[in-house]
Amino acid sequence: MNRSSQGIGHVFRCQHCAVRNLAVCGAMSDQQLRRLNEIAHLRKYAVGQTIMSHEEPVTFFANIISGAIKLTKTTADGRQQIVGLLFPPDFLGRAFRRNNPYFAEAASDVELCIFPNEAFERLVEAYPELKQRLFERTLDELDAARDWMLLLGRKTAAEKVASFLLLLARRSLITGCSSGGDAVGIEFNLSIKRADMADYLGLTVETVSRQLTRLKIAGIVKINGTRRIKVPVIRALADAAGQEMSD
Amino acid sequence: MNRSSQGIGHVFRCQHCAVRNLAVCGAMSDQQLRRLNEIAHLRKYAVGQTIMSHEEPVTFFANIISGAIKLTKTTADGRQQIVGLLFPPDFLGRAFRRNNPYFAEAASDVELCIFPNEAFERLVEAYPELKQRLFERTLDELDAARDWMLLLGRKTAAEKVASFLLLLARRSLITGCSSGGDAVGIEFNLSIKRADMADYLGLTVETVSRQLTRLKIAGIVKINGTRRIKVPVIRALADAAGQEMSD
DNA sequence: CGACATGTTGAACCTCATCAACCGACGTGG
DNA sequence: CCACGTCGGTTGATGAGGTTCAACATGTCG
Repeated sequence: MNRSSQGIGHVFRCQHCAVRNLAVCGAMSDQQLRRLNEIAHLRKYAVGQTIMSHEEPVTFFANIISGAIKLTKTTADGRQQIVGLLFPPDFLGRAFRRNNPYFAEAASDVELCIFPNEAFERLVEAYPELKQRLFERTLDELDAARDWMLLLGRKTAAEKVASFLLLLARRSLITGCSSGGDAVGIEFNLSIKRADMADYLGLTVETVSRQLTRLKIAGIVKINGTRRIKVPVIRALADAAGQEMSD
Repeated sequence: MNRSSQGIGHVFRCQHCAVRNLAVCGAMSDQQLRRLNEIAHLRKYAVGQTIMSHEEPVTFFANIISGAIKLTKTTADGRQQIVGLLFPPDFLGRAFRRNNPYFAEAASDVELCIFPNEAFERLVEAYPELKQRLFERTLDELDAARDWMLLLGRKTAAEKVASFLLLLARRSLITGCSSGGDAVGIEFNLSIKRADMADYLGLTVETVSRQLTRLKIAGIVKINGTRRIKVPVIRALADAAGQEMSD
C-alpha cells in the first residue's frame, strides 16, 4: 500500500502530538485545538511519492509529523532545484494562494497531519492567532530561502556540503531532545539521499560525495554507513561551512 | 547634501502618489489612507548609501517611490549576494520582526515614503486589510526568492543574465505604462551597475559583461550606452533565459 | 542470492573565476 | 584648461573548481 489515510478523532489527539508546541498549532488554546482536531486526519506517503504538484489544485494544508518533504522547481530541460526542505514540525501549504508553483515530493517516508482546504481556511479567518502564526512561518521561510541564496550564489562546494550538514545538526538539536552538550558532539541521520542533497545545494551527486569524503578525511565528521553522521566538534563544521577549508 | 527629509502633509498626498494603487496602500480606504498619510514622510538616499543594516535597529518601514534598493548578505570573507532587489512599488521592512538579518543599500538614487515603526505597527494592528496585504507581499517575496534559487543553483551564466533582463523587462511593463505591445519591443533602463548584477546573479562583473555582449551580438538585445536596454522580441529573451513564457 | 537503486571514485573536459590591461566618463585641483 | 585619479565597464589570457561520462562498490529488498 502506498498511501494510508485515517481519521484522527479518538485515535489521535493533538495534546499528544509530537510536534504540537513547535508547529503552527502551538499558539492555540485547547478550545481551538479541538476544532483543529476535528478537521484533521493522518496520512502517510512513501519516499518518492508526489504530495502536491503545480499541475493539479492543492486540496489541503498539513503539518509534518515525521520524515522530510522537498519542494522543487525544475527548468524546461529538467534541471532541478530544491527550494525548500521541510522537516517536522514544519507546515506545508500556501494560505491565501490558489496557485502552487512548486512540486512537493516525499524525500523520505512521511507522516502528515492533514487539514482540508476549506475547513482550515475558515479556522484561519476565525482565529487571528493562527493567521499570525502562518505569517511568522512565512517570514521564517523567506529568511531561510535568502540564506540559501547566499549559499547557492557564493559558496564553494565544500562550504555548501558543510553548511547543509550544519543545518541538519542544528535542526536535530531543536527537534530531538539533545543528547548532551558540545562534549559528546552531535549525531543524526541524513534523512535524504545524495541526489536530493545535490539538488538542494546546486551541485551534482558526484561532487557531494567527494566533499563528504573530504569532510570525513579531515575528521570534521564521521560517517557510518551512508546515512549516519556524527559531528564531534560543531565549531569545526561551522568553520568549514563559512570559509575556505585549508587543505 | 546626502540625505533629505521632509514631511508629506500638504506637499504630498497619497492620492497623487505614483505607486499608490500598486503598493501596500492599494487596499486601503480614503479614511485609512489619511491616517497613513499623517505618519508618512519622504526621504531621499543617494546611490551607495546604507538604508538599513543588521548592525543597528530598524526604525521604519517604507514604500519605494523611485530608484532601486538591494538587500544583501555577505560571508565572513566578504563575498556578497543580493537576496532581494526592490523597485517601486515594493515595500521595505519586516513586520513582526525585531531583528533584521539583511543589509539594505541604495542601488541607485532612491526616494522612499517612510513610515516610522511604532505608528505603522499600530496601523497594521488596527487595519486587518493592511496586515493581509503585508502577508501577501511576503508570499510574493518568498516566491521570488525561490525562483531565484533555481536560477542561482541551476542556470548557466548566459541564462542568468537573460533571466535578469527578462525580469526588468516584465517589471517595466507593469510599472511604467507600456509604450506599446510586442510589436515595438520593450525598452528600459538598467538602474543598477554591473557589479550589482553580478552580486544578484552569483557571477563576476567580467562574466556579466561578456554575457551582455553575447546577447547583443546575438541580436536578442540592443544596448545603448551602458544602461539603456531594448528588447525587440521578448520571446527570444525568454528562450535565452531558459523558461517558458507562461510562468 | 540476485537485481536494482544508491553511492563512490577516476579521468577528461568545460564553464566561469581570476588576474591584468585598457577604455571612456567624470570630477577635482593645480 | 589640462593633468590626474577614480569609477564603471569591456576584453583577453590562464587556470581551477565542478560537471560529465564511465566504471565500480555498496546497500537494500524481494
